[in-house]
Amino acid sequence: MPNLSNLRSLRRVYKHSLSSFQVRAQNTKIGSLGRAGNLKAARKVFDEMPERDVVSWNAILTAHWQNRDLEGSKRIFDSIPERDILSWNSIITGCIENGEPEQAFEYFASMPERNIASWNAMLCGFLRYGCFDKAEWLFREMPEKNVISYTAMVDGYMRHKEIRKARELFDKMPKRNAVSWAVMVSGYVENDMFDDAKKLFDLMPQKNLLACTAMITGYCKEGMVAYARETFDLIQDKDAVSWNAMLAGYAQNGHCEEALKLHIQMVRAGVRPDHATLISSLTACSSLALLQQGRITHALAIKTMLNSYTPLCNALITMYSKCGSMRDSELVFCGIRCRGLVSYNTIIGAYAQHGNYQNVIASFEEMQQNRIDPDETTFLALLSACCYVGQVKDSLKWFDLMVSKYNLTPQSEHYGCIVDILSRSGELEKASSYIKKISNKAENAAWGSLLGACKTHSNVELGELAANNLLKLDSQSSGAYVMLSNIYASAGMWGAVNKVRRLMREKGVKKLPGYSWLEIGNKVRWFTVGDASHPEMVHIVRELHRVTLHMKLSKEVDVGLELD
DNA sequence: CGAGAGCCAT
Repeated sequence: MPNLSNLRSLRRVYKHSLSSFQVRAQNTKIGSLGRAGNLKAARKVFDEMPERDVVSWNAILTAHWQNRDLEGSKRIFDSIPERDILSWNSIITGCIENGEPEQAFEYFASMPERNIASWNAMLCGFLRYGCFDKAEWLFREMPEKNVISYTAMVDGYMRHKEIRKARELFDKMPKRNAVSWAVMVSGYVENDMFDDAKKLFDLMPQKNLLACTAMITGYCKEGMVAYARETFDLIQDKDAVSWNAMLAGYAQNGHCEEALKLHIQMVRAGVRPDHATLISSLTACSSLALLQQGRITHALAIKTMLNSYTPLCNALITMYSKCGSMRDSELVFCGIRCRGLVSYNTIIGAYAQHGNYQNVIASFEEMQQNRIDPDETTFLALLSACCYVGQVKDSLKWFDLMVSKYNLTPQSEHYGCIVDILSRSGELEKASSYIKKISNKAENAAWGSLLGACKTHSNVELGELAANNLLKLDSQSSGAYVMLSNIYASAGMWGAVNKVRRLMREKGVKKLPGYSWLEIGNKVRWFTVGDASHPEMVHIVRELHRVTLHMKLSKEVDVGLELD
């Protein structure tokens, strides 16, 4: 026979657990709304709660800084009735995420007690903002360390190019997990130490998804796409990031059809393409100048609402520009809400490629009005614009501005551009004097521009110098031989021409014909020099004559085109 | 429960 008072207490317990269950459900809701970027909705749930626990307060606190409202978080923090360690940890992480590491440390220092997560959060904060001494100090002071503390520190060293220190600490770690190994492998890859990455990768007891992905990137950086594919095929459960790594590898190494195929295979495998997938596909479309495919990718971006993502817009601008549709590039550029440095660099580069110098300058000025400081890439785009339109004077002016006003250091690419500009305008001596400032990596292209210009401006002496230097770097460079023999030919030095031809035969150097292609309607047409296989060749030649005559009659342009 | 990681734009 149940007694009444027992029943009452049972009911009380039941009622209590029901309400705590409801509170917990609301807390979860605040958390997920906050993460989804809907601070307003999260706030509404919080405000309408009849009772709250400390978890509710922590959830709304986190929701605020996750949506870029750190000040809101601070106010909430101050009004929490009973703070726990997680409230402190959350406000610390919030400060770090929103660019206030000093503020984070103030909270950290005044905490009544800390757990390992507090120490780790602060450690990551210092590492992210490059406060290296403070991070090392904190790492020493930590009462206990776990695999996360060690891994974070190793990663921090790698990101700051302290590779030796990273390895030392990695070797000292009491325990390693999948992330620790991945951090080391990707650290080596990031720092162009492929051999070390490979060695470590081979040492791994179990090759995990993360490390394999890092290794794919490593192989692709070295141009070893086939090995990257082998590693890719090893992965059992491929996720979006690993697909993206392989796809990007193909696109960056010129295997663009393969990249686009992989995009389709990824979808078939049931993995959803994300922004990184679309960006790499767009890169592939740009290289192949596939406008239709590029438009399809643009449509996919709109469908998945990724078209408001600035990096994707920048990729779209490049794609449209390289596919010849500058109008679409402009449309995408105008649609970007927050135009940053990269967006301006991209549109300037696009105008440069199209030889629209006026818009290059206009975009540069607009950029300055928006208080965005140009960087090395901006000036490379400006210089390449000068190159396309033959602005010798302006190019030197930009070069000077870059150094004197913005304190930027010109790189090989900048000097290479100057060499190209001076070469094209016939200032061959000046051009060759700039080549000394160029690193081996870019030297090839610079000698190439000089050599080309020596042909146009009939300079045998410098042409020989350029060709010799080019052949020193690449003895199989067919272009160097052909160009040199052309220089001799136009100077009437037939003996020398024959000598070069003989040398070519002896060394087994073959000139592969260059070819190009363009997309008309839905078809890709490709063509090469001397190709007369087209069924409508007669009409094509007639039309070319008509166009050439038209250009010649127009006094403004001297195209230098000769048709027989 | 929390804190570390791999892919992507000029």
